[in-house]
Amino acid sequence: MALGKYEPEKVENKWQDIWNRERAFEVEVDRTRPKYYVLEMFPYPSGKIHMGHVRNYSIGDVVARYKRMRGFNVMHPMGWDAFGLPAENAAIKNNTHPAAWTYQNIAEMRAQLKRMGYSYDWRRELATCRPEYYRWEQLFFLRFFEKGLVYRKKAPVNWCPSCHTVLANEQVEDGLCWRCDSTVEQRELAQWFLRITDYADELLAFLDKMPGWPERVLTMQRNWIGRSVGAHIDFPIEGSKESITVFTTRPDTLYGATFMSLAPEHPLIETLTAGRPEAAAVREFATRIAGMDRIKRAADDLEKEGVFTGAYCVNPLTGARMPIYAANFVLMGYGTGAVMAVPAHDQRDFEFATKYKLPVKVVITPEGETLKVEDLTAAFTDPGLLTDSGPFTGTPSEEAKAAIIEHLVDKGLGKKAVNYRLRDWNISRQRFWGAPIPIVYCETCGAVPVKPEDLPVTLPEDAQLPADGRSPLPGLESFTKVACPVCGKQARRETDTMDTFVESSWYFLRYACRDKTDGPLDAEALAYWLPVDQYIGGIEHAILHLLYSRFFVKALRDEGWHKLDEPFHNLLTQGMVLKDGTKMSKSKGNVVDPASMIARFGADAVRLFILFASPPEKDLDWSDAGIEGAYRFLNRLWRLVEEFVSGLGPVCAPVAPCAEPGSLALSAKAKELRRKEHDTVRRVSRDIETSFQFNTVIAAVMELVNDLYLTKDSLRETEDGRFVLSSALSSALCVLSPVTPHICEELWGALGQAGRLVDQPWPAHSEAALSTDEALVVVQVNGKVRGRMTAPTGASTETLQALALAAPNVGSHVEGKTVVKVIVIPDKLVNIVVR
RNA sequence: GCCCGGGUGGCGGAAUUGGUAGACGCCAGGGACUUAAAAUCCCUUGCUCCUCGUGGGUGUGCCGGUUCGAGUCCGGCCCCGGGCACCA
Repeated sequence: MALGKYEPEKVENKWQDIWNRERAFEVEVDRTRPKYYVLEMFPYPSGKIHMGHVRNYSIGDVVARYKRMRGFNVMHPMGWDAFGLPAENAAIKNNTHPAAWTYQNIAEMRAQLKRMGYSYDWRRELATCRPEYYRWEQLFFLRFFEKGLVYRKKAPVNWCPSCHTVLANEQVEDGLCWRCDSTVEQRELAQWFLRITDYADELLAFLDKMPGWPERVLTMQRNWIGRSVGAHIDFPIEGSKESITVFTTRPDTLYGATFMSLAPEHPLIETLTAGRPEAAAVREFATRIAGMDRIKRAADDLEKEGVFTGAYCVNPLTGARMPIYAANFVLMGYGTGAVMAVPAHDQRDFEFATKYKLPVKVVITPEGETLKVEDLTAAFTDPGLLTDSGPFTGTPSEEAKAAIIEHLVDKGLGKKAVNYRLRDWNISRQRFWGAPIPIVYCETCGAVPVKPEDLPVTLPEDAQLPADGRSPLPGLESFTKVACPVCGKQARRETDTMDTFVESSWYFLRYACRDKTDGPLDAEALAYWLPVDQYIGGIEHAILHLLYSRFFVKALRDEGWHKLDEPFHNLLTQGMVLKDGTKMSKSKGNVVDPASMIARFGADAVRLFILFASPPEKDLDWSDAGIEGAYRFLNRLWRLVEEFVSGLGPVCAPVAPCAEPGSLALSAKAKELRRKEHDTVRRVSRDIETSFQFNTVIAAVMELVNDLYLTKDSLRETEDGRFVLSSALSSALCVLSPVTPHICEELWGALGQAGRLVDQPWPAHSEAALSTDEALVVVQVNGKVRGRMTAPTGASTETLQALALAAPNVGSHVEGKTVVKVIVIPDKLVNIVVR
């Protein structure tokens, strides 16, 4: 049989058709088999797939195909994160509807993914913009509303003037919109929030039980949640019944609090200054600071600045009068927006006190030292012993924290408190192309939830999008005019839609429930398939998507939808695909289009290169020479099989991977190739299993192929040689098949092997086949390599020592010196130490 | 500033528990085949010195340490990437 020329497109189309026809990757719940859920982050359907997708999905596909061969019931789904702003912009530009643009892109990208030969169960495909999907999200919203997990409040929110919408805190990076890099403004708006902070403790605690996630991501989530333990302490305001509550992590320094700093936005500022001569200056200051943009206000070189309000409060323990300041460095969004200032032990307070000549009082000293106020050049922030602190003087500061809180509790002046950096998740978006929030505003009944039986609230399909980018929904009477679900009077529908991160917070659950049409989730299917065993995606979602999803899963669990605590057991964050050392971008003109590479070299070569060039976690620099090398290797493999089947065909029946030779006696050369074959299987299995190091997996197979080239001409002469050649070739195809499935499947068939390669079990190497009669032993003198020798495997220390001393080139380094000692590592190394 | 990663040939990258540094690929050079070229197959390839060998020296960011032996372990630096950052 002649194979002819390697034509990737032909081979790849053929096998994709066959897998499709034979439903090779469609799976169902099967409790008799262990399951494995491999998931890659689903793409936004922007038009075409890019190299980042190719990398992400190729990694996932190797895992899926490998686990399949290992006997797992593998679920490997794909879908579309289909709501989002680009669809609106494109619709405006092309005078079409976002849905039309989105569905067209999905069709194009689906075809591209199919062209890559990924082993998806396409029946599970979903698009989040379909009412069949988002209707369930609206149902979740109603349940959360009922429970109080979603609420509406007027709050200062992040506004992107270019996207015409608000953003969650997680979506603001350095004061800029994560999507368009515009400077984010602060606006006061009524918005819907999800109480993610209710889960802050659990979200944090579970991070310690997630060894399958990269440490980096865990750290980023810990930082983002930002739990700190301290106290709320009340400071009575002089001449008022009210008091100011502060949050502090340093209750031990309370005796040193000498003034009070409030955020310029603090609600008490107005009342404190009312009728005072300072009022005008304070208002002017507060307005100026509040009006500053985020970046400027957060800059590290921003000078501390403040104004005296004219009012005083009282230190609850010392009774000292503390002037109340409005200060630019105090944030309304953290703690209570009020800070007890302890200038001796907080650097910011120290700088502020120095600038405004406020009193400084030392209350903590390093052990065995005294600290004088006049000697301080910076705040002393380390732990130490309390001084000048009434009954607590002499107590170690760490102990004093609890003791002082206890004291405050007794007197009703404060309590222990935990504070988080994490804020509730603002999910309202003033956009059109998103899931409508199922709420109706009635003049008499207020914000009323839509009745569950009236779901879904669907997006109008005939909406014309205004050219200025604003949502058309508020102006669409057909959408907004609705009867109040409670009183029936005319009311107005909510026109905000949900953040698209809500859709991506549960899509991985829905994949497992594709048959469920009368509800969002099928608890039994979830119990079998979830959690996701291996999740793969970009590090850019370390906080956003990965934190929201964790929260959403917990919230759904507590609503009784399933019993899962965490959605993603193992997480792999793959690196970026670069070109010439930088991110690919249209403006730099360095974009490599996967489609053109597939057309030139085929999907297998693209998969091979992208997996070979770098380990998955690292960034990968696209190289045109590299992909040619990958293509060259596939041709080399092809020709090897071609030569094998045309030259040895009649005399050599196909042999299974890692076949046992039985009574067949193997020559030394045949044994050597067999050893290489088994070692390759061993290395490939280990590298996939322990670390997904596909680059070394491929290198190992390349080595085996190189060896096959070097030995084939002599081994083909004998029966044992042909046997070993056939086995080795089968093994090579078998273990390479998750990486380049099409060519391997074709060559497997060409060898005359029965069945589909895709259904083969993963080969198992035999330890016996790895053993050798002779070992290469390195001879060192004083740690430097001076020679190499072969010695019988298992040779004794004495034998190796003698052989080493007699080895060529060793004598001259030992001659005239005293051998002090000899270190022998059996079968490996002899180190002769001389003086 | 704090917290994570990471520094290995011309390049991408390998190196189980400390045991031959540079696997595999790219690039480059040489040979075979060919009328020729392409393709292919084979070989060489860290740097350096010489007497060209089974040779010597040197080499994994820098300095030091532990060890018979360090890319790997320890201490101290330098550089690069990422995250967080007036968070009270």
